[in-house]
Amino acid sequence: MIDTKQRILDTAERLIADRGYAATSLRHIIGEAGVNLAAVHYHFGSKEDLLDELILQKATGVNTERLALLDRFEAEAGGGPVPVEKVMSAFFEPMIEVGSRNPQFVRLMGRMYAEGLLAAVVAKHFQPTLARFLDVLRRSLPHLPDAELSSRAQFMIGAMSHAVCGQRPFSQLIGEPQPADFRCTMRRLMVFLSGGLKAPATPEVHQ
Amino acid sequence: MIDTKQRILDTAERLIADRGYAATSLRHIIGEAGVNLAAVHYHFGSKEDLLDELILQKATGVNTERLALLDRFEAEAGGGPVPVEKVMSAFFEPMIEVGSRNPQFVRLMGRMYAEGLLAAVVAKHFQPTLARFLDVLRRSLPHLPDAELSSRAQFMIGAMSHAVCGQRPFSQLIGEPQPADFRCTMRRLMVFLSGGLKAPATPEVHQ
DNA sequence: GTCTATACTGAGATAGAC
DNA sequence: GTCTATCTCAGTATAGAC
Repeated sequence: MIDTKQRILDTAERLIADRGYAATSLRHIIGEAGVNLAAVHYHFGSKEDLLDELILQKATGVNTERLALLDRFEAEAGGGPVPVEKVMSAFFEPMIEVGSRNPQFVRLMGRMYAEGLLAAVVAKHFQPTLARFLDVLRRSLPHLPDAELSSRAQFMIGAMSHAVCGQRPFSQLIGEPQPADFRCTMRRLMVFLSGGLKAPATPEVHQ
Repeated sequence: MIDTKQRILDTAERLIADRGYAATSLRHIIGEAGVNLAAVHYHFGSKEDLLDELILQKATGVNTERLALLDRFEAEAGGGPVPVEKVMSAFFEPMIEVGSRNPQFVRLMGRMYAEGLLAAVVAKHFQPTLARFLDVLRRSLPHLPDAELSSRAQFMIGAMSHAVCGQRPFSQLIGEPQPADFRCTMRRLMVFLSGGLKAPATPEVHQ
């Protein structure tokens, strides 16, 4: 065998992107990859760790690009706040770029979100990136209390997760005329999130 | 046994709200409920159908209340467009009300979203409600093309899903000082979504 | 119509031989 | 590094008692 580990990774990526994580059994993966079941546990430890390595390989490049763009926009702002639209751009454009070149990446990410695998596997790969973006956003939106900014970051992540998700459960319900392409959806998302982030702070109510 | 079916439902609700759907085995449920394994399949057919009935019981009341509120706001508008904030209010206030009285309902819904069980089980219970809200929103936001409104509805659902999710994977990453209470989070969500929905239409780019 | 006992299939994980 | 054999536990299906 040339490279058992990489063959497992490649096959897993394809099958999980197509069918989802839960629906893709290790026995299915090893069958198509032509390797032994125990080899998966030898190289990765568990099915979840296999997914973890897959995400790591795919997400690292995007996050590096995001941080580089954010650095550039911050330098351009010369110490002042970075406009919200620029922050959104730094976050989403690298994703659009990769997604347009490699649709499988988008489908895989969508699967992760759709199956709720963020908490255990995905979150840690995005932690440093998100923390950095939050720091920049805090200065772009000085009218927002910290707690409200945190909430809005959650909303942002949720909207993105759902938008990236390939199999959108409400698509036909909402009457989407045709499956909009990824780039178009992401641009709409950036506009939507910019509008939401710039909304006035929620008034405190005591009732 | 007094009522086997309801005991199964009650125990399942509690366990799934606490541990999640995938992590709650039927054998765990029947152990705590004191019933036989096959009784579950007799009454519900499958584990997924059990979940389906659970969601149905919980969601019907909320959706009825939502539609009633929307009807009232539409009547108040007297044929004109209903303000976006009113539409958000009709959608979220019934949820806030139920969630404040019965926190377990919120945790269960959060689990559904977190585990990506919308597509198969949850979506159909919300379909008529969502379609109705979309129709009203379309007239509240006449500057938006239909395709863009559909996208924004997706973003809205995604943001809500993630916000309702009890175990928020990015909470500590983002540095949320303390677990904000449900009512407060939902009010922030309404403000955020109103801002996003009212954003200008995304300019068409051809590149 | 309700429920019990039991068996079946497929999943992920593991120990140990080579 | 790799593979065979096996373990445990999951959801499911069925036969039959009451």
